[in-house]
Amino acid sequence: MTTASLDVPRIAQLCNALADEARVEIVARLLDGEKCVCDLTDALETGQSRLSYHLKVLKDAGLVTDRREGRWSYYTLARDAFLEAEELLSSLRPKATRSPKSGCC
Amino acid sequence: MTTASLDVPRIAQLCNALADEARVEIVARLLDGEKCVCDLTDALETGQSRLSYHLKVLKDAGLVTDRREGRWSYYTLARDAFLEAEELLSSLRPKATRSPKSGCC
DNA sequence: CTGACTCATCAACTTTTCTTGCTGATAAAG
DNA sequence: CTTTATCAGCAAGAAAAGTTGATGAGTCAG
Repeated sequence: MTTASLDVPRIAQLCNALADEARVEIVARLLDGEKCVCDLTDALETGQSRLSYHLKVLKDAGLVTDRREGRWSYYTLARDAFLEAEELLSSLRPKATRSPKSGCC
Repeated sequence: MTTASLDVPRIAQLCNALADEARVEIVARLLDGEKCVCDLTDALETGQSRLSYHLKVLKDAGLVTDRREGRWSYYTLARDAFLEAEELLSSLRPKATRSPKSGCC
């Protein structure tokens, strides 16, 4: 472990942002690049308000960034946050299978 | 991508299981091997009922397995599930930073 | 058998999250 | 200026998740 390890609140926050299918869908749609909200509304066949809410959750967790251009808002995946998530998750990975060897309580 | 890619419901399920700090704490405690419920109750200073609930969530997601021995229940991290999680998460990682190049709506 | 102990599960309750319709800000086009 | 479009944010209700205390099943020792 070099830098980050077992940042419990951050792990929970990142996972929480990806704990809803709607949001994972959004991320999936953003995989092939930046999209505006109306694109996503069409693609996911959902209400604009609902989408806006989930985008906010993702944004608060740092997983996406937004950009205004005219009347459109463009959303992009934040690569760093995903790398961070992978790192944090790997810090939770058990080393190897353990033999039952404990005396308890 | 070899096998698994973009299993949206499964990603949401795994992330959901790790979306609560209490559960991440549990995982952290299990990192150095199998523990019985009473160990965890002591370590996390929480009610047994609450702990049991969170263990069930982790178990339902496949992240831990349990084993009965006498009156004790031992919980262990399920290595496979964590590897699966890492794989799924990496399937969401954006390739590279994208240039704004879209015509919208 | 009795009593002490571990633990899962249940029901009731509180808290949080999600959804939906609506409003208003901003921007462009006519 | 008026209209139309995109989008964020609010408020209210519905739904889901989490907490707590109690109950009971199973285990073991005396």
